[in-house]
Amino acid sequence: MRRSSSETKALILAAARERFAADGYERATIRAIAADAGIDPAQVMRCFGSKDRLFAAACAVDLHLPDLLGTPPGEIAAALVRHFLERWESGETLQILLRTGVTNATAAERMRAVFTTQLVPVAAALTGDPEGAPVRAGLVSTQILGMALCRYVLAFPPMAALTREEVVEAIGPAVHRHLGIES
Amino acid sequence: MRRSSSETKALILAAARERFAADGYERATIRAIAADAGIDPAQVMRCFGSKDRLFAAACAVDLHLPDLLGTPPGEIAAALVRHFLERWESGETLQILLRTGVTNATAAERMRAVFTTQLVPVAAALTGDPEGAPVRAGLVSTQILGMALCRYVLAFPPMAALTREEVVEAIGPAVHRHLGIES
DNA sequence: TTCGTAGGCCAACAACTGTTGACGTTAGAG
DNA sequence: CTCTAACGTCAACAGTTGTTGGCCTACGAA
Repeated sequence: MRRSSSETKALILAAARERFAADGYERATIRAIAADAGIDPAQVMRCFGSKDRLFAAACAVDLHLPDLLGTPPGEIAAALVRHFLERWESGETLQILLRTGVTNATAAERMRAVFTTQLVPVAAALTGDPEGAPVRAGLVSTQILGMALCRYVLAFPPMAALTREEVVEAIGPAVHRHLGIES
Repeated sequence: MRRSSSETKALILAAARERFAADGYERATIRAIAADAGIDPAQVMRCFGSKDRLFAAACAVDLHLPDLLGTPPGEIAAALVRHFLERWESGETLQILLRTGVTNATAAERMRAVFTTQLVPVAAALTGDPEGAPVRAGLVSTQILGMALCRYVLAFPPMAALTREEVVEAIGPAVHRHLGIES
């Protein structure tokens, strides 16, 4: 059987994302990823060059933050939390960064980049306070990443048991306050 | 040179805590830990049996939560945040769990145990609401662990740049609200 | 002193890792 | 058809890992 190069790459990338998200960088071996994709380990090397480069490709993350400028100020925080919960539960893209960013320097750098280029600008636009935006975006991150950590990664029972809307009600006000939107 | 068995164990344990906290479970090799302690790798095995058992020993964590029952209700949250910041910056004991708990099942289980046995009871005592205590303690964890993650592990620049008291001011109100203390 | 117990060190094992090179094999261009 | 370039597979490499057994040596009991 024969595939196009891009097809193979996509196949490998999907398996890699799953493995990296589930096991972290070190325990996700190239052999395991290749086995999941039904492909020879050597093929992975030919397509991506090295494990580092494969990982860098698997780390490409877009938060897909919705346009919240039209949202009523009082509902922005809830919408934000809801968006992240959906993104988190729908796929493993976000889980990669959290699982690997804690021990892998490349992933940590990538997370800082996502924060700076995707989250800070949104906070600046929403608050109309460019100067305070980095801190506000950072505080929002602490609350949202903290919830993801406790709920999905560490699986603290009380947090894992909450429904999605209960989570929105629980941390929405904190996020709202961190954003500091004038109403 | 000759040491008592307990002295050697303590020496190894200190080096192991440092390595596990800095590198996570997989990248902290027994050889590296032994080298840090100035001891032969085989000695580590003789003292602790296996890497898993050494790790389990290194994971023993006591939050040393202060007695907050006498504290005015309005200052409890700030005192709690301040306590965790101090614990975090003073040593590597807490960093072990966060760095390893994300990829290592044993460490994650340990974190859940610490949460259940040390944090939930305090929340129950402070709020006088035994039924809602697990959720309240969980919400507090999301905010405090989230801050630790962004500030110390991922090193988001805006969060790492804050002074300790600025952090207390920033997330204290959120923690206060999560605790839900009647005042 | 003599001797046994226990700490310390060395060398080696088997398993696994990322990575490489050589050798089929197949599709499409000429 | 023929030929070539790219995909796919196999086997092996060098390095690292946790782990083990044997040997040496120092200390305390006899």
